[in-house]
Amino acid sequence: MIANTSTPPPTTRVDLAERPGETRKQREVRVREARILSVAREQVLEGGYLGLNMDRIASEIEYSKGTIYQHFRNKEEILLALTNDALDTRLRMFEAAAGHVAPTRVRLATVGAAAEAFVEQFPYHFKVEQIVRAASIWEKTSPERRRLMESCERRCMATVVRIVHDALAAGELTLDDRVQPEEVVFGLWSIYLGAQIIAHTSHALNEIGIESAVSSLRTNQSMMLDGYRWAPMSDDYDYPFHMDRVKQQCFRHEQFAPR
Amino acid sequence: MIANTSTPPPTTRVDLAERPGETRKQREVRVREARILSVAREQVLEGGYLGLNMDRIASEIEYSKGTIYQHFRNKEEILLALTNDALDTRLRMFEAAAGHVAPTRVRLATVGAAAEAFVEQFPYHFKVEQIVRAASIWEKTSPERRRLMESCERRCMATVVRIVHDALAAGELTLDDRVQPEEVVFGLWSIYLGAQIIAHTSHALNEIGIESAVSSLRTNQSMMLDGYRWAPMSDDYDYPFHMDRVKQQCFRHEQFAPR
DNA sequence: TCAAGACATGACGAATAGTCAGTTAGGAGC
DNA sequence: GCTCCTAACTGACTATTCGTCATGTCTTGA
Repeated sequence: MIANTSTPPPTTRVDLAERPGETRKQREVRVREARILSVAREQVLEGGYLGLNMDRIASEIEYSKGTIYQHFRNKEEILLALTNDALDTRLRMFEAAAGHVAPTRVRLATVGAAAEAFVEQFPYHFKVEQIVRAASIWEKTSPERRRLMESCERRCMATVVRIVHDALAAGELTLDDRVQPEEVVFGLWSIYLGAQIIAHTSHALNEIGIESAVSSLRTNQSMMLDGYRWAPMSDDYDYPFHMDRVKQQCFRHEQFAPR
Repeated sequence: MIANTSTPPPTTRVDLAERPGETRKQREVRVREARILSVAREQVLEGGYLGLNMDRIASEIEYSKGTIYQHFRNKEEILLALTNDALDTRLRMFEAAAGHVAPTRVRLATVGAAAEAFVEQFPYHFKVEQIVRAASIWEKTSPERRRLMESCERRCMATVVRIVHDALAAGELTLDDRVQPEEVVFGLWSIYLGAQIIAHTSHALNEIGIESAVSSLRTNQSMMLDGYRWAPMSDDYDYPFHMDRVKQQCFRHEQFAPR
């Protein structure tokens, strides 16, 4: 961030439209930051962490390297900014999904559809998130950005936890005393994350015997919720059909794209 | 690999014990390779991909850098060798687990215990695997090592697929026509991988509301298998107790350590 | 003992992250 | 329209580190 232009906290959601009461300078800064991230995202998508090259970013946005370092303290900050964009995008998709009026398990399936749509529409987001999780880049980044990321993660979790609570209240789900609502969400999170990572990183998935990772994921997730006896059970409701429809109707457009 | 000493294919399982019919030279090479990997593993554990430093490896094993490059074509090959060790270790643990004589779902729980023991005993293995999955290092590595890795993954999968087939044969599990045995394994793999990644990379897990990731993972995995109606159901068998016992009795010692 | 090949060495080239002294541009004051 | 001033921009430079290769050293067999 430029030090003396009193920018808002480092969210990287940058709106390119004019903003009232903003100097030309401030707008330039905002737009340039967006361009840096846009170029960076492409590079990461192509070549991962090593593909992200400060000199190349500089030449592509036609500013000098020093200018980039006025926006981001180092390479890792750029990665974390990209990750924050990703998490923010997903959070908005989840919140839109969770707001649908339907039985709790159907709402949950809608969130599942959002999760599917997220990786399909924004594969670079997913990839960046993986890189940040694996590489030891946390130490080099600013606490503000880290906190932003954690808060995003917590809110994402909370969105789903709320559905579990609603299900308990509605009597559509009953939990053993020893099992917390958060643990159910942990299970869903695990299975989605794991399946998507395998699908993206395991070479020759169909050699292993998996034709469609998405459909397998749906089956397994359904089996888990059936195990919890969350009504309506998968025999009584066509969740795959619902998910396909929701994905087409609500998550089709790029309305959730970060910029 | 040293080019002209006709070493076996590049498995990195190096046994330090004397081998019959081996020249002193060959043994030196073998031992040195093991030391390189051992030092490398520590560095990766400390600082991830960026923590792995060829010069530092050289100084620590007290050989020159050029010598390291006679063993491994580049940095990525070292990482992949470490990953192969990891996968190999896990495979041996899985095969030991799957061989136990018990009802199929209990055998599966034993494999689950092996998976838990693996990450607990060899956290560096797990970390290295994550790094290799996330970073784009595949292009730089030799096809032999990649094939070795894929074969390890396939055999790991096959070990569990076999249990599903046995369950079907024994009538302890019935699958819908549209669901393949491999898909069940994909579900288990997903949930374990996802949960372990979250547990290792999500800062402040208990802030999110998860006290014990292991116990939550067990619950969710059990719910999934209950959803499949794989007998004996979790109400009729104390799987957590079994897993704890197996972990203590069979996977306690470092008998599966790679070297 | 010596020749020849195998192996080890570390200085070097190349790539790239991050810095900073110097330059530029644009707004304020007159 | 001129001058001054400062924020912002620039790119040459340093530091780090991967990977190479010409050179040196050791081993082996005759």
